[in-house]
Amino acid sequence: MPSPYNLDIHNNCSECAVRAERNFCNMSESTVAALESIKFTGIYPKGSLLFVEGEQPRGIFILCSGRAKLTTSSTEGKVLIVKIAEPGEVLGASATILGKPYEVSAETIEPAQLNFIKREDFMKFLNTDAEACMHTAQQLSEKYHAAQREIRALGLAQTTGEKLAKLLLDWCDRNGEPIPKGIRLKVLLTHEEIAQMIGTTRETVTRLLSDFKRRKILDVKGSTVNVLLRDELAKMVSI
Amino acid sequence: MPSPYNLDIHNNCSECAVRAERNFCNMSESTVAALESIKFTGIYPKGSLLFVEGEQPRGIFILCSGRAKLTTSSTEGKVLIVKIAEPGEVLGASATILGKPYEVSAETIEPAQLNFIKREDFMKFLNTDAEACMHTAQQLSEKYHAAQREIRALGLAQTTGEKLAKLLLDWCDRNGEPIPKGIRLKVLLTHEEIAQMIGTTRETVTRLLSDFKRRKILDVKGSTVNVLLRDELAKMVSI
DNA sequence: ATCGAAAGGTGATGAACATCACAGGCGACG
DNA sequence: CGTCGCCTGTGATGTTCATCACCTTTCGAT
Repeated sequence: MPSPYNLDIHNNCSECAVRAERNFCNMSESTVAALESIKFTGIYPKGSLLFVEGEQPRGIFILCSGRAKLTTSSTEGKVLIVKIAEPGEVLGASATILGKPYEVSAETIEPAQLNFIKREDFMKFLNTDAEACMHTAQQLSEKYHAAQREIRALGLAQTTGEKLAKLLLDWCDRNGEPIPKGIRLKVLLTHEEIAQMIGTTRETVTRLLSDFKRRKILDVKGSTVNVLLRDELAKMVSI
Repeated sequence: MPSPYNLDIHNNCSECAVRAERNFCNMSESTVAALESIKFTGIYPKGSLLFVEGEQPRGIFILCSGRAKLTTSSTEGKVLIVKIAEPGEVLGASATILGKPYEVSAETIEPAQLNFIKREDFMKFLNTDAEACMHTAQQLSEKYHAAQREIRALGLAQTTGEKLAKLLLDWCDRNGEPIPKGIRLKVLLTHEEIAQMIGTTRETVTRLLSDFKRRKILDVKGSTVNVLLRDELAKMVSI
């Protein structure tokens, strides 16, 4: 039976094929069993809002497959994409642990499978299972690390060009697939969204990308970006 | 016997007078005893480097008294002050847990008392004591929250004036003491350091502060800043 | 195949801010 | 009490980027 949205569904955590590669889920059998007993698995279409900045924490989401964007926005309506969350990440854990409002909004940008755990169940889980607590601490540490990188990029970059170059380099390292002429990237974001990731405007992103193309650093075909001169990008970043 | 630097020294965690108000340290007797057996207490003068960005994690520091600035810097030498850590905070935990290099540098800006715990001991402590692990997860959640706020401030502020206004408002909420005419702040940072906190230059901070003074929003005498029109500041921030 | 909405591209313009340069103030300390 | 070093204040200048305006292209739905 084909699953909705062409997703690989992992209904059953204990038999989940990819569990071993997932930092958080890679736990002992008994702990996974405990997790399994409190989770609610759901399949979400692209564009689903998991939670909204400022909302009281209902619980956490474990991103099994698909990706989600974490955003924050100003009262003026300006939006900043804080992070693109990848499979294996836990969303909403810090707010849930502190009992303070979610500090970002989370929205799927692809069809996604998520396991939801209610706040009360999650807290009980953490308090009774040392391994779960330890894995959560690791997960939080990684989140903090990523946030720190974001702060560096936003606060230390001298120009917008540098920020964009840095973003492209990050994508090369994370999702790039090597091709003869350089590195191939699948960019599923619009210029608008890229602008929201580096805190600038759509027009500026368009202009910078045109500039990079003109300088033969990039080569863009639809949503495929070939990074031809990675070194040129690296030369532009001082962070 | 007067202690060095006029610090209140808390050599003994179990008898520490302020423990109850400290999120991390506020643990059961037995857990505190375990912590006590692995900690090394030290008194540090102003300007001590606790750890440096990029260094392999040696362990964590618990800030008992005094404050420390957490900084990150670009290869160009530009410095960003990520956070001013207050007493009760744990420094270096995420790097220590992940075994990845410290992501920021930490330097005391006042004489400070710190408890150091070696990485190995800390990890053993977390793995064997559920309460310690839980408190660490809380601490990490708070750090992540603070980082998220920083990201918002850096990424969403429209102007530098807005960032400075936001910083002043934060200080009002955190350290402000009400006086008849408004709120009194003790600012122990130079314009240069304030600039490093909001990602701008020293001159711009000087000019903005002059502007605020001209508009009767502030009133500065040495390191004392009186916020006379808090509302005016609030009007300037959209984040 | 067509239509409408969303995304991409580009010019003109002005505001905000970095940068450079230098002057004045203020405290630390011999 | 002078002087040295750090901090603050301020002008002139140029760059970067946001903003607005408008057009073209692409894509998805029907």
